[in-house]
Amino acid sequence: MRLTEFFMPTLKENPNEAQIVSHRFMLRAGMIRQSSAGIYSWLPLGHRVLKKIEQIVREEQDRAGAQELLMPTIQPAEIWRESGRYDDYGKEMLRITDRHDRDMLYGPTNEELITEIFRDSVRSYRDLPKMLYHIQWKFRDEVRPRFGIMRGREFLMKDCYSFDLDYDGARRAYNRMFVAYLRTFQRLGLKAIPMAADPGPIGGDMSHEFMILAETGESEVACHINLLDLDIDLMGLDPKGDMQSTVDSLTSYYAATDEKRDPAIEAGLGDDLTVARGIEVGHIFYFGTKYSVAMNAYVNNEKGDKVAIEMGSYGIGVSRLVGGIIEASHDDDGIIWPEAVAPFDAGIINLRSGDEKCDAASEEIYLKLGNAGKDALIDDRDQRGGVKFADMDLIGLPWQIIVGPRGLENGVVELKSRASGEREEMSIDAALNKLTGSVG
RNA sequence: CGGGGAGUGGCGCAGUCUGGUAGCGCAUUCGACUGGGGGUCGAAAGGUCGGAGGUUCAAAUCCUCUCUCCCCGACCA
Repeated sequence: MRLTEFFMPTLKENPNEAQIVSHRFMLRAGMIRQSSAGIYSWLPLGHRVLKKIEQIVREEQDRAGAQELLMPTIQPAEIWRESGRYDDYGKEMLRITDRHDRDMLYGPTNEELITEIFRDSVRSYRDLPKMLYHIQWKFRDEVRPRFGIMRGREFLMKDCYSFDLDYDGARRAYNRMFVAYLRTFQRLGLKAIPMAADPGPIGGDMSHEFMILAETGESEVACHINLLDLDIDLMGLDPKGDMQSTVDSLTSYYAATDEKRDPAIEAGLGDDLTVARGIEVGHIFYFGTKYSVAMNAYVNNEKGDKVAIEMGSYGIGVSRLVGGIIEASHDDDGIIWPEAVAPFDAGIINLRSGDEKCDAASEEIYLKLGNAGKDALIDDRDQRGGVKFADMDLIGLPWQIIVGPRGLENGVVELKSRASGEREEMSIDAALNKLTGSVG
């Protein structure tokens, strides 16, 4: 992509409404624009990141054995009356009336809808287990949206639902998602810590929130320091296994969100305790037969008995992750994208657009990177170096290739790592080689 | 929903107390010079001062109502 053609309206100054880092950088880098409180448009740069995160989440869901479907954003009130949540949900639910005066709503979550779909089609234990997920926009009419995309009213979420015949099956599904989440966050370049969360009315130990630690986190969390550097080989695990030992080893350490913290345990941990602020990026929980009973979702088991389906739900805040990653990875100059989610693999800074040699060298690098399957953004604007450096640092691409007349005289360009700030002079071929793993 | 703050060119702000017909920086357009970390000079374009009503010879400025946004708290993926 050429910057002269790309729609990326960057801002030099901090917009007044943005207080936290991720919000400021997302606005300044031209990733998003606010439409109204808690509702945003995703501009091309932000949209690229969102899609990359979404794709990684999707791949790990598929790998865990879940199947993707897509449910609508608008739901009928009817099914929510059936589950009893229509009145419970309160003002956070955006209620709509259609032209026939039928009560509708913009879905804040999808338990009712998925349960309806499932119960209407499944009668036998032979159809279980199943895991179904979708990645869809949700709406919760928060009283006070804040932190930009991190706590908007409209947000993109992956939610998965598991259907099992019995508790053991539900536990297996839970474990699989538990591990899938760890893998997902690992691939996103994040350290997400699973923490015991409030399981709600069902009780038990099957409710975890996945938190990334950042100063701007919304709540205070605590965990054993070993969890901070735990290195488990998730990639080698059999995705179809029960994973109980992996989950056990991870949950053996103390880790608790705000409402689950235990002062007695924490006192006993002494120096092994870390207290920090956390951003919730995922939440998994088992809720048993809460919805299946309320909404009449039963199957016949092998003996012909009618049993309520055991369910669990598993959410990842996809749009929130964009902000979360920035909170966890930035410096004073801007964003520092992990390679897996960066909107482009590399940025090429042509320090003298219009200069024959600089243009030729920049174009060569751009084309060869493209041929090697690398997505590059080339700054071909007629701007001064300082402007280009600042914008490139702001948008945080992992690598910068700096092409200037001074270097070209000696046959070199500079390769800069955004994360470390290190710059190295080398030939064009060497730079290409380093970025693509083969000689351009 | 309680408490606080703010709406003035695209962005950041001054002007409001003490009414006199709108200004600064950045960005934008054109020209020239410049060229390795947000340049210089010259010219230009762009605002019914959130909206409605009122007071007044005269309102960004005073009064009333209203909308929106931000921050703290309660609440939440």
